[in-house]
Order: sequence, then structure tokens, then C-alpha cells
Amino acid sequence: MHGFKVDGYNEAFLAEITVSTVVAREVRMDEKDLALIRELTENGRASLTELGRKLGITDVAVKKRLRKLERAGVIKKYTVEVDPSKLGYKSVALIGIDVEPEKILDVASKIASKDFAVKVYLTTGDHMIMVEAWARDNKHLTQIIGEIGSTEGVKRVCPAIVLEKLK
Amino acid sequence: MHGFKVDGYNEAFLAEITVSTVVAREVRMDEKDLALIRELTENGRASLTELGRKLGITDVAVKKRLRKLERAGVIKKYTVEVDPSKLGYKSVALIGIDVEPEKILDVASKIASKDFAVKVYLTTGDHMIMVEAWARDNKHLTQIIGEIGSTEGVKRVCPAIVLEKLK
DNA sequence: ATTGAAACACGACACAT
DNA sequence: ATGTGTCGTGTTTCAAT
Repeated sequence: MHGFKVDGYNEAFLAEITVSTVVAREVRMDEKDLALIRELTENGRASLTELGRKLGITDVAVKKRLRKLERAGVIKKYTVEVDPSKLGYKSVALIGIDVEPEKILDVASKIASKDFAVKVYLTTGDHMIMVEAWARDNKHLTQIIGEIGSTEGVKRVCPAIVLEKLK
Repeated sequence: MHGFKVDGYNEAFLAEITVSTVVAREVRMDEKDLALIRELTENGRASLTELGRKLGITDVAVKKRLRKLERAGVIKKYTVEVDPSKLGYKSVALIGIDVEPEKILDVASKIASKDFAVKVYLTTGDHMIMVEAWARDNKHLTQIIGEIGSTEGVKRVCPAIVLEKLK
């Protein structure tokens, strides 16, 4: 026995969700593919030659594997991780949004089209939409919250300001 | 007047948060730096030459700018964005965690060290810790939730299963 | 801007499933 | 047959002068 509560779910519900999950075409992945992704996660600009050295295969073989992973959709894109505060976004927030159920997609896509929205998730749980928003400062964040709140179909806006990112 | 509620904050509180924010050393950034970051966000493996073409500067100039941005900490790392479901993680969740206030850092760093934790945020708001967790399936997710819940100092675990990622 | 070295692209071929 | 590998050759890109 432990002294914590779990909010909202039981195993039967979780099992049910599985059924509605779209089954993706399986991709054959071996150890080297996983190692490749691990390396690229740490240094997405590593050269094919360098990657090959680490895996014990040639640069050409690496290139072929990458193409395979890209075409299979395992690798969605190569990108760069930046520090929002150094870019002038001093106020980052995770914002939960409660909406009228029939308007979820409307609201979500409208919000996803905004500049402040860095990531948008549709979820089960308390809030149906979760947004990571980058604001210049808290005044700007307040304005963003107002903008979200005044969107047709939105019932409640629950902002959580990010104090620190550990991982 | 709008028919939505905002959870937990008012402007005075937001203003107060600003004070405790660590002031980062400012970095001088011009339009080209921002464009560079925009390009790299879309294709983190673009060659210096290609980046230079788009900005109307030479590859060497691009390299210098990148080095500056890396050393200033604006660019934290180059990485790759993958599709968790194609990697065998069929169940992704955003998990809010309520903890006893004095144990936030303990709990957060313990959770950040786990394999399932892809991202960990410390936040204000309902939950003091927010985790993005990748689980193989819902059974695995249930196990992860249990693992979090039985961590010393955790009072409540609020999982939200990600149904879709829009952005 | 030049230049030598490194990295990359592409074709041809080999081997395994 | 399709996927994965190496090798050779020519081209591009990189970094340091």
C-alpha cells in the first residue's frame, strides 16, 4: 500500500484505448538502427563517417539505413534544440485546455496555427488539449492565455509556468 | 466577457515570478541568426553551404554564426525527432505529479533518471512536476504510473494519455 | 579566396534472406 | 527479389590558412 492517488484511470480503460489505436506498419529495426537513433539524438549533425565508425559499418551503409528510417517515418526530422530564454522567450508554460468535446479538433488546430504554440497534444485526462507555449514575458503569457480562453469552444484554461526543464 | 475560467493565476502573481527568474547573459542576435535557427529547426542536417545560400552569406560565415550560437547556449544540441510508436512505444503520456513541496527536486531528479522519462518539467500550477513518458503499451504505462506513485514524496499522479500530436 | 583533407553521392557488384 | 553490405570514383563541403 502506498499513499498516492492515481487520477482518472483504471486498467480496463487503458486496455480499451489500445483497441482504437491505429496499428502502424511495423518497421524492422535491429540493434544498429537503434544505436544510430541514439547517436543522432545526442548529435544530429554527426557525419555519416563518424556514425559509421561507431557502428562498425561504412558511411554508405549508414546513409542507406538513415534513408530507410526516414522513409519508414521512424525519423520524422532532424532539428535543433534551442534555449527559449536565450531567444527572448522568458516565460514558457504548459497550458491545459478544457473544451466542449465536439470542438476539440477545431480548437486544437486553431491553436496549433498560432506562433506561440510550440507543441500541441490531444490527450485524455483532465484537459483534452495540452499546449507548450513560448511567451516573451508574463504579460505576453497573460495575453496568450486570454487569447486561448476567448477561442470558441474553450471552457477552461489551466496554465502551468515552467520553472525548469530537467530533461 | 467570455465564458471561460483561468486556473490559478492573476497578473500580480505572474509579475512576481519574473523577479525570481535567473537573468541569462544576453546574446546579440540579428535576423540572420534567427533565420539560421528557423532553417535548422526544419532541417538540422542542412549543410553549411545550403544554409549560406538561403541566408545570402558564405558557408564560412554560417559556421562562425553557429559556433557563436552554440557557445552562447542558444543552440543546445542538434537532434532527431522520432515517431515513438514506430520505435515500439505505443503509449505516450503526459503525467502530472503532485509532491510534497520540500521533495520536489528529489522526486524530479529521480524520475528524470528513468528510461521512460523523455522530458521532465518543474512547473507552477496544479502539478509541480510534469513528465512526458514513453511506454511500450498501456500495461507498461500502468506499471510506470505505479512506479512514480510509489516514489517517496509523491502524493498524486495524474496521467493524460496522448492521443495525437499536432505540432 | 585558395587549397588540402574530409565527407558525401552514386554506380556496380556481392551476399543473404 | 529485396534489403544490406563494401568498394571505387568523382564531386561537394569543410576548415584553416
